[in-house]
Amino acid sequence: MKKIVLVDGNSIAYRAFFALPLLNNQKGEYTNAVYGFTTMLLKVLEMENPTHMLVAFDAGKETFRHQTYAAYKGTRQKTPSELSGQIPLIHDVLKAFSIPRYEAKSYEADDIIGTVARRAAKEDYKVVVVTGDKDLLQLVDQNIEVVLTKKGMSEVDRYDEAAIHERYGLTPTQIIDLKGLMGDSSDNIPGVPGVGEKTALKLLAQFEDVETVLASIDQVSGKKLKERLTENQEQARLSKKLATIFTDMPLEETLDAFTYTGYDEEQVRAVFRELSFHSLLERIGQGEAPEESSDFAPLPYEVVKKPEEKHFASPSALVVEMFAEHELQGDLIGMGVANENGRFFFPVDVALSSPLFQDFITSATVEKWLFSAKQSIVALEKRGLSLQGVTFDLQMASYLLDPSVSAEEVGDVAHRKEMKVVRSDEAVYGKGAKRHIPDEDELSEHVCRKASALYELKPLLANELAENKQDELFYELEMPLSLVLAKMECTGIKVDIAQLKAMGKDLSARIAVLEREIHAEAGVSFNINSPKQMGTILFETLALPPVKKTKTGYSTSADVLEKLRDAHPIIELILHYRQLVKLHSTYIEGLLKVVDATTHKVHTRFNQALTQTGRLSSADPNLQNIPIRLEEGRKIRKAFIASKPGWKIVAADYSQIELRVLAHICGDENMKRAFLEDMDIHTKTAMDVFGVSEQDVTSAMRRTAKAVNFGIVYGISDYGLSQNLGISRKEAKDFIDRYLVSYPKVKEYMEDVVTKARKKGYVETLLARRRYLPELNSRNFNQRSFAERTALNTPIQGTAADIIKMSMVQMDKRLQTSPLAATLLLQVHDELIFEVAKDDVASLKALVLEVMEHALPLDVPLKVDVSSGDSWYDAK
DNA sequence: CCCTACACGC
DNA sequence: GACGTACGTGTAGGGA
Repeated sequence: MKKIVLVDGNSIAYRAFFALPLLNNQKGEYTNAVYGFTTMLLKVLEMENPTHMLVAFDAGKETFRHQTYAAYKGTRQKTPSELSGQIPLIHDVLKAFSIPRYEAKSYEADDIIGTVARRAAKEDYKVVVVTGDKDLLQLVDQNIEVVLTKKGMSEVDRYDEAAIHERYGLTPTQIIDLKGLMGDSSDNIPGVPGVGEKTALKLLAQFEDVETVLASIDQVSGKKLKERLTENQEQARLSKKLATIFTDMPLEETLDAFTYTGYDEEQVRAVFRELSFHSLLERIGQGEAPEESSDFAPLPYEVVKKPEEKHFASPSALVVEMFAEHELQGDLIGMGVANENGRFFFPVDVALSSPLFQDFITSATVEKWLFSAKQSIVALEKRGLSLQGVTFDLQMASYLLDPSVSAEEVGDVAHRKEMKVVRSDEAVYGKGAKRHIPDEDELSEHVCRKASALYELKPLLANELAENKQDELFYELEMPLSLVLAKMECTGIKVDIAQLKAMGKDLSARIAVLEREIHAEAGVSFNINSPKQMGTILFETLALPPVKKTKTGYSTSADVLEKLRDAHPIIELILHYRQLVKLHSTYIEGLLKVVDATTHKVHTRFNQALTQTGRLSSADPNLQNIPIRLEEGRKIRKAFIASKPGWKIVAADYSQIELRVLAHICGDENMKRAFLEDMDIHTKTAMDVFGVSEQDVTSAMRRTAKAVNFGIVYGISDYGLSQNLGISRKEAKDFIDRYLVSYPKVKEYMEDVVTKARKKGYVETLLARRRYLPELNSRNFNQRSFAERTALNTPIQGTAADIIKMSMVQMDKRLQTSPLAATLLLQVHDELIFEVAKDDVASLKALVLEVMEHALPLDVPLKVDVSSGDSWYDAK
């Protein structure tokens, strides 16, 4: 049986555009409509398995309908440019799928579809029309079905004659009469004024079609309706005519011209790659994976047995290949170098035993370009080699150019630049249980391809940094910082294992007691760590009132439990249990797992190219979330001690750095004055928001004010604030409004920054760190609101990150040239942790204050609190 | 092996 | 008026 699928191109594109958020591909072109269109296409191909296929588009503006009725589609808004720009991309997709498209001057897509549908039906084809436009339902007959997309694009409704009758009580041809009576505002078809869908359906149920209705006006019930029908007879006839799809347009092609025999996977994959449709690439199957080396042009390289001068030209791209997730644990498995003389692979033993190679690594004057320099520095340091002369880090460059695209390996950057020369690590090494080191041929080629890509990509990204005016950020801040972080990671921080174990023992005992008590209260034994089981116990067995649901069941989160505190004694016990279990599993057991057994140190890894705001992150272990708020947890900090006898821990933290940055950026006089006079900012905010004097600020007011300040800094919404304070959203909004009245320039800044960001596409910090916010133009309220809050928040949080990073670089420099016996150990967003010889504590404190408070001069002073003690806990 | 829920910090 | 609401990392449970 022959089956033809007819797609209403414009309608589907239009629907997709409004159903999906504005996506873009790597080139910054919008692709949401293309994406939606393509997923629809794939679905249709899969479901219908057609022998013939055609996608129809509207051509030009004028159609024969305009000659009948000049105002046809007169009220329709101009197609947004974000959509019209995508139409050619949709054409590209169709071309790749080898699907014919059709457009004809002065006819609409509807007419093309109508004409082809009727002709095919006559020849006994099965016809399926795919559209978002209900008008096309009029085409349905025994051989013709219409598939209508629903709002979200993920679902469709399928109409045959029976389905139309069920939905409207009409035959397909009566759909035209329906339009004639009720009109269609989107096409500016008038219909009969005062007649909507309800009335029109009633009339048609009684009188069949428009002509019969008009001929029987006297039988119509309702005086007003009679009048309207009488007055608008001609308009009803015209409307019906306009709504009638033309099924007899001249068409030279025979149906054979629309034969569809399937698509060429390679072509489709190529266009998907072009459009960055990664999920769709996976969906159509891997086929010949794009990154298989057979796809690439051959790349000459040499496996070096005897290193020579020519292998080490300056500059060189250097790849220190490791087989590990973490730089501190894994084995080196090879070295790759690319430079003007070619590409070279060095087996590890060749490299490490060669004085020439060692000189290359340690020479500060031989320029080296790397991907994630810190990782290589740490790995080589562990083998006693001090990597010097690193002038470019490709990963860092990629991150600064656009922090939202994660580049985990050279191949990711190469791929973005359409440079198809390097395979992904996963393709070479495999993943999970199958991960392995390949034979030397494959390994050496992979490493050389990485080095080669690195060598070629460096100038491209260096250029982009310069164009963005991000050179200084890159060369003066992030590059030097990566060396400081490498040092910090290698140094590590000493942990008192005995102390941790003692705390663990105590916790285990108390957890066991709580566990028994909870089971006793519940009346049954269950796994308290399972939210699912706990939900059943609390809200079914004990029949407590459920407060909130998650998508898998009842929520048992702390804020829910807080609300149930008085309802049952078990709640208190559970909250306490959760607190202790968290401490035990994450902070005692978790930490003990990663402590070096011989040095008793933990070596966190700072990720310098990850967060969207410019902050660092810390992992294995994460030392940026060690408890502090509750005393119970804070005691964990007692286990972090200086690594040498007689040394102390010094902690220096910026006080209110984000709000100070905000005061500087927006220039609000009231806020600036608060900092210039060194007031307690939360009290000051409470005074302003509540309109009271300093002595009348209650602790509740201060708490509220603090939450509002917190909200400003983290860019939370009125809803978020209401959750934080346990108040209504209206009250929260009220607080924010009063806040903005007190600090008018903050309000101005909020509006300004969003407008500017919408225009430029990104926001930036004082040091030109960028974050792109394409969602500012989203029609999805949530996405747009989120982007707006981000636009306001990122320059604040990002600038604060810039400042503390500058402090770190400067502190490192000062410590190198000073006689102080002190080392920088950690950074926790607004805080630096050092260890220092006892006698140097005072001098270090003075130096830290001087450096941190003047790291970047603002219109308000930066304030730093410093303290010291035997442990991190005591430095408070 | 991946997802979800939860909880810790800033 | 609804919409689901900072950024990270780590642990445990639970279903494939």
